[in-house]
Amino acid sequence: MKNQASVSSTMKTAKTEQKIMAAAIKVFQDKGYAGTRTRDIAEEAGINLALLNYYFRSKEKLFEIIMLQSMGDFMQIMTAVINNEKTTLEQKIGDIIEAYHELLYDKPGIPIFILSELRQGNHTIFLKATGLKKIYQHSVFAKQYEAAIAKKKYTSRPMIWMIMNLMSMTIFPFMASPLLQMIGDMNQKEYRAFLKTRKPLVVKWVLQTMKS
Amino acid sequence: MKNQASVSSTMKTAKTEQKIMAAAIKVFQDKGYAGTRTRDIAEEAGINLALLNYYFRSKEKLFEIIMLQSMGDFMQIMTAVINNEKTTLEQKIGDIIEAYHELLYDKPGIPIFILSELRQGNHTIFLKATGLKKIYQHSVFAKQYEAAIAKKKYTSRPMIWMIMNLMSMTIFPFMASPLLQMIGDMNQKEYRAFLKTRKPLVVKWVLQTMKS
DNA sequence: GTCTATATTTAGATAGAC
DNA sequence: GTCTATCTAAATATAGAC
Repeated sequence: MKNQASVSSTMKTAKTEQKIMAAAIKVFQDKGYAGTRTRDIAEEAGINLALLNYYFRSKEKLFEIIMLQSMGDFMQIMTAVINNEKTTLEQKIGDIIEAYHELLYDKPGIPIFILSELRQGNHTIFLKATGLKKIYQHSVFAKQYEAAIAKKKYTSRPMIWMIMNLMSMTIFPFMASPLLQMIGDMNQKEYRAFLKTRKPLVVKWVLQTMKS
Repeated sequence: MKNQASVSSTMKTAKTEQKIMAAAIKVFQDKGYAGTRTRDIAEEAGINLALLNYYFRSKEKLFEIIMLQSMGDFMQIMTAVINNEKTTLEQKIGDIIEAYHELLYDKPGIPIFILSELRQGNHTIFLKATGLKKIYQHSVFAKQYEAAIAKKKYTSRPMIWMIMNLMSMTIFPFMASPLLQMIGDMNQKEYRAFLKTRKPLVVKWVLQTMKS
């Protein structure tokens, strides 16, 4: 009987905690840290404001958790693909682009969220981001890249050249979607279809930039 | 005597007003609307908080002015180059990339500022951005693009395809500079030199994407 | 764990002296 | 025009009942 109550209580806790976090992700990514009111998160989660502080103690603590998670979502895409022993360099490039499209299709607000908080000098995220360098430089991906360069398959340049082009062409169209929709005179549905059509070409273009 | 006093007073006004605006641009672009405290702007301008309200009446009014100006800086680059009767399509592409580099070298915070405020549903900027579509579609640039397509010089696609690649490869590296600096293991000076070296290649790459 | 009511802190805006 | 001091509104965080 005690166990059952305990379990039930635990489940309820987990569920509420998750509801708050889900709401926090949405609101923080939408409005940024400063623009978010804890009341909005509480309302979005369908709970009371006091309860939010009961679970997470403060806005800042909650934010750190969300920030790390968002950063994780973003980085995990690379790290998962990048060390796959079974794919070629070119396949990996395609896989990364595919994975970013998948993520950003659902959460287009993540890049601006991360980059604007990072620019404002957020500590938490800075530390997390620091790890990126090592992840890249010790990856299967890096080895394959070096090997391809050695074979003169691609122009000899540091890997950042390619990473930059890949990320630019993949991520920017999601970040700037309101602006680009206006310029291109498309509604949201049309725009998304357009990005989907464009996706395989991005892979091709990135490979082209490595050759010239 | 009255005139002299009047002139002196006017000059003083203009100077203070400019100081406040310069400070506002810096702080707003750095921290966004919600993250900015009017006290910070006042301090940055070296004046008192009350004076800010004396000149601009409210935070929101001041913000609108800054927002329109930032947006203007950003759009003007395109609009100036885009209707030049004396340059070819390819030269225009080079000129746009050059002009963005010039702007973003000084004010790398502009794109995130505009895009994050736009995403949050800012009214002022939305209206301003709406004009973009017409600017593009009635430009000399657009006519040259259509002509080149008609001559089968480039793959037949709406102009937004090219605009997107150009903006992505040019603007994103500035937006994501903190992140890309870490990945590429560069300090700020090295990173800037890198972007400068890369600039002519961006022109080439954009033209390539139009051919395949 | 969850709520209502309230205390506390922060930030925008104004009054009034100089 | 410019400042100091203050008012007011908004938002975070907590106390205490259920």
